[in-house]
Amino acid sequence: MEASDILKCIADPQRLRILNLLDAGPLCVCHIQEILDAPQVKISKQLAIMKQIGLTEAERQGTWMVYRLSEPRSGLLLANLNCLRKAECDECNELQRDLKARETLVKTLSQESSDCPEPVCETIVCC
Amino acid sequence: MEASDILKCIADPQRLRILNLLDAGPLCVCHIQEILDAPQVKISKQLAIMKQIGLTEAERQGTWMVYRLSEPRSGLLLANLNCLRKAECDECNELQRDLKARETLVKTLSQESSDCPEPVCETIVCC
DNA sequence: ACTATATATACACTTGACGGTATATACTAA
DNA sequence: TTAGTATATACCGTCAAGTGTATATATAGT
Repeated sequence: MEASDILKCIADPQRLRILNLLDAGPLCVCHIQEILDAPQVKISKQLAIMKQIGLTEAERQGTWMVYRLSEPRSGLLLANLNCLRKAECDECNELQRDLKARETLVKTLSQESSDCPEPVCETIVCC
Repeated sequence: MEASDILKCIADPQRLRILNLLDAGPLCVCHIQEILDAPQVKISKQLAIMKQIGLTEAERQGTWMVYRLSEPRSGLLLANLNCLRKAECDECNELQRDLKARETLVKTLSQESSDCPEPVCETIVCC
C-alpha cells in the first residue's frame, strides 16, 4: 500500500464518501449505491480500485458482495476521516449526512431482514 | 479551499514533498528545485497549482520568489504530514530525507549568505 | 542599455482517469 | 433450465493532468 495510492483514493470525493461509509461498518454495493445515489457501475469500479490497493476487501454473501475496510485500517485514511469529520465544509457536511443516511437505511433493512446480509446487519444489531 | 483540492495536492508525491519542505519553513523555488532534483518548470508549475487553491503564498525578494504555507495552515495538510512522518514507507522516508537535505542546504547557504534570501535564512537563524 | 539570474507562462503532446453502454459472471429461486 | 437479482468487466469516447521545449517576465548588476 503506497501512501500516494491511498491519498489518490481519498482525494476523489466519491471514493472518500465510500470509505467514510465503510469506516462505520461493512456495506454491500447496492446500499452504497443507494446512499450515494450513483449508478452501480461507478460504485463497482471505485470499489475495485480501492480493493486493488488493499484499502478494502470483499466477501460474497449470496448475490451480495459485502465490502469492508481491510484490517489494519490505514492510518492515513483514519487521520483524514477524523480531520474531515470535524471540519466545516461542504464535503465534510456531506460525509455526516452520508453516515446518517446509512443509519436510516440500515434501520429500514432491519425491518425487512431478507434484504440485509448478515455482516451488514450485525454491525447494527438488527437481523 | 475545497477539501478535495487540498487532498489532490497532497496526493501527488512531488507536491507532497514540496509541502513537507515548506512546513519546515519558507523556501525559494531554486532551493526546492535543488532538494527535489527536478526541473525548474515542474516545480514552478506545482507551486502555481498550490498557490491557486490557497495552500501556499509567495513573496518576491529580488529575483527570488519565496514560497511559504499560507496561514492558517490547512488542518488536512498538517494531519497528513504528521501521519506520514511517523509512518514507515518509502515515501515517508523520502520526506525525512528531504527535511535533512533542507537543513544541510540552508546551512551551506548561511555561509555564502548572498545566496540566501532573508525569509529563508531567518527561519534557521543564519544570515 | 546589456547581461545574467530566477521564475513564470504558452504551447503542443501524451497519458491516464472517468463516464456511459453494453455485456458477462455469480448466485438464487422456481 | 429459466428467470431474476447483484455485481463485475470490456470497450470506447472524452477530458483533465502531467511533461518538455521554448519563450516571456521580473529583477539586479555593470
